[in-house]
Amino acid sequence: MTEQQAVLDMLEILECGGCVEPAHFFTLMRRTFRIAHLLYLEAEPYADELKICRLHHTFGAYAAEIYRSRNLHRIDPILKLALGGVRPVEWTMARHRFPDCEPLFEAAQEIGLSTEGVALPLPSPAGRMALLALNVNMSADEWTAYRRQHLRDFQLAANLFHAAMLEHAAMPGAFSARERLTGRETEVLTWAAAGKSYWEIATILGISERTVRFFMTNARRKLNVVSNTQAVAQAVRHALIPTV
Amino acid sequence: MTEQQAVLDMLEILECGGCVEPAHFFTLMRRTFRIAHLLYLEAEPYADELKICRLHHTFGAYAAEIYRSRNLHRIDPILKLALGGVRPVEWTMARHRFPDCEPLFEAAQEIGLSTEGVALPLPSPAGRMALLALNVNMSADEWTAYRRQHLRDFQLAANLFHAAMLEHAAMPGAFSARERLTGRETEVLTWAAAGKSYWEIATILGISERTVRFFMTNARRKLNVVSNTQAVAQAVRHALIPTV
DNA sequence: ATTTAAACTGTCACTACCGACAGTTACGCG
DNA sequence: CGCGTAACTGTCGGTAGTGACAGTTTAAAT
Repeated sequence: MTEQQAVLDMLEILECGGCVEPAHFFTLMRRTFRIAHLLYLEAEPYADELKICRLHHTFGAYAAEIYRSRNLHRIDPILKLALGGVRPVEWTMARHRFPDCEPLFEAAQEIGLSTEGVALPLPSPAGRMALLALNVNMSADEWTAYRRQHLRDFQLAANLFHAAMLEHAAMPGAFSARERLTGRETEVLTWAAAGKSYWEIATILGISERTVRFFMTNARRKLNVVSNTQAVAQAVRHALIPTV
Repeated sequence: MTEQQAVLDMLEILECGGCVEPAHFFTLMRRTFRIAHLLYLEAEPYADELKICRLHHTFGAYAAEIYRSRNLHRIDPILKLALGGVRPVEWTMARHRFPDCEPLFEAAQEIGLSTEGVALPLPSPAGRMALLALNVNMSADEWTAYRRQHLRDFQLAANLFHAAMLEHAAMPGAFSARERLTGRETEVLTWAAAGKSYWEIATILGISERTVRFFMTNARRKLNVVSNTQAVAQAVRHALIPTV
């Protein structure tokens, strides 16, 4: 059971947060499993459109260009199913359920990619969605057996990597590099997000109302916003204040 | 590897959607793994409170009563960590990081429950959070080894069961069932989150300032909040308004 | 020992927000 | 047609938030 051991070791590395670079994670996954390609996508559903927040993959620039130029995202059933649900999405299953998506799989074969794989939906706090898609280079029967054995590993690995991505980039460049909020500023914002007035926050924190205003003003300045409402919106979006 | 086989079989059952009853799932889990008790909780972060949407567990009525009557939810670090993050939460880890939570673990020992276990956060679409907590009856060392081997199984099982729960019930008391925001209410909230005043929003939308207030008041009522700031915080958390 | 940052406070004047009063208009559905 | 729902508007009075004025204190880092 050397393979089993390798898998468990890898999962342990991930759980200890030892892997935040997508490239590193992809390498680790390809070394541990018989995976041909990986893709990690984080997006926000906006109306019926998708706003892509993060995208990392190993398919290469050529494949990406094909995908983009032919507007394959419009017909990609894997995107639709994985970002809209919470269950693993089997590529061939998606293919059969959506006859319109053939151009996608034709394009894959055209550039020599396998059409076997699975996509794992990864819901995030704050309504964002992500997915990790795994592409394998094996026969259908082989894949069925391999998948049965390793889906649990894929799922845990995907969850842990996703967690690392969320924690890591909770404060994307702009905020971490720019002025960070102090403890009090965060506290005051948190209570404001809970609907408390200055007077209430002052009472809760045991300080004067003026001081609450002081922290709030500093927070507004640091976040570069004009109102408490906007500040809280920003803070929630960037996970600067706790959800619960 | 009979145990391995049993695990894989169970996961397959779950993936085929063959288990939507919590009681059934719990039985299946306890038969397959060396798990003493399970708890599944689905909640919405609501202001500074938690609104519990669904709760199923095997701890029994007595334990539940103890938990409720002593207000242990206020100090439960597992709730806090699992509903606020995306990583598995080890019970002993949580215990060490939050010294205030001793009464919780004392109560557990008092009624003969083990204090070893793990809680798996399960984010759902639409900003809701859930968790599956697993309680085991083994020594710390035993648990460490067992956990290492089976965390991946727990995670996949939790995800699949959670998926079944989401697909199955029509969310009693959730946002979808509760009053939904209308188009204008969403628009007004969106602009408020962008820091616009009533007057500005009125100008942007080409309506009167009073009407903006009208929509905002309706939104506050529907979201059950007391200020625009809190409304925007909720809306962002629940992905009711688009991210800028 | 000086600098830096965080935490803290007071007052004035203005603007924005918010609840409660009481409506009108337009559209779809049974 | 009546019913429900979404969109829309006016006015009053009180409370909450915001900017600009001008500070003190404490603790850690250089």
